[in-house]
Amino acid sequence: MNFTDELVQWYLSNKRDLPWRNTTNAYIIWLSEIILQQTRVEQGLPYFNRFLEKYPTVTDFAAAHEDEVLKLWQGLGYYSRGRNMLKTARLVQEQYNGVFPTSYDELIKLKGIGEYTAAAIASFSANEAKAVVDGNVYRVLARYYGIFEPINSTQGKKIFQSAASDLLNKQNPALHNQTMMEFGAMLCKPKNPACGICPVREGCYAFINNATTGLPVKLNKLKVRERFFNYFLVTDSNTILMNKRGENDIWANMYDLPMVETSALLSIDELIQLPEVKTMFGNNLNIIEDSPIHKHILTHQRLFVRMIKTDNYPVNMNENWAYFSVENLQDLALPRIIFILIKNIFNL
DNA sequence: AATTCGGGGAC
DNA sequence: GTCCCAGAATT
Repeated sequence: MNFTDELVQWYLSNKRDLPWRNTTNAYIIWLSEIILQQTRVEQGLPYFNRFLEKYPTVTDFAAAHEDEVLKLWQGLGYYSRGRNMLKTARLVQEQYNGVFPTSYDELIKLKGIGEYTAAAIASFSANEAKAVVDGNVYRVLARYYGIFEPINSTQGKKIFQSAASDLLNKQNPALHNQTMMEFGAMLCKPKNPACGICPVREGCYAFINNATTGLPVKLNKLKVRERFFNYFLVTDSNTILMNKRGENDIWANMYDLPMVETSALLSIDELIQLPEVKTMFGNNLNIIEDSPIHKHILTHQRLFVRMIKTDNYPVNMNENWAYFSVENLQDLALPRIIFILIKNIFNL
């Protein structure tokens, strides 16, 4: 048997039973693929179930409000996925009469759908002959064929896309694509791949040359920025002052608290002398409580977050601020760190 | 071509 | 701590 036939045999007897594999409904497959972008199956699965229950069809999704979608997305990260899903659902409802497209060329035009996701939906829903190239496929191809071009360079992406397309089984693209990804996820793992039980190791460059650790090659140019968020908790235990974030920064359109960002970690005394703080609260800020600094790690940012409780009320209201009753907090989409900071206070 | 979008789990 | 996950959009 050749390389891919061996992998298909492995797949048929080792695959996980995942709900989105039991359908050709393009809407359901779209839902799963967006949720699984840069997200492990175990983390995305409960979100997939909740979204499908709440929005059984794309028509239901299109009728949702953005705040509601973001709330359902809370905790999953990369929140633009949720906002783009709503845009796409509404466009499909309007332009496609609620029938989700299944062709690669139509899918690739939609917000939140790139080359990988278009190929995935087209192949899984309609068996269109497009090869998926995700992190798993990069790894399997790099190791088996000994491809050393970096997977995140422009040249590398072309080479891997081309190799994947050449390898694609055009008789059954869906089965082929599922196989490549499942094999990468379950056996040809990033660390400690299970070469001992690998059905194709005899032909694998990386196994033969003991090179699995170094493949695939990836250029690492990750810059991490440090930021210091000083939040103010303004509450009478029945209401709380919340801030709706803007479009540009992290956590777009989600809710946090009134805040002053500083370029360094300041003492509480230094902080209350800042002009921004004085503008918000006047000259006499009364501090009830100053939380420990919470370190929150994102992909490109390290956040140092503190929460200061005060019994003052702002002397100037920001247009993005509003008081919410504490019962309504459960309806707001909160970034993970904000949720952690206030959940014990209000028994969320 | 480079950067920026989260959060969690494995090591 | 590091790496990476069924990547895409923006600059």
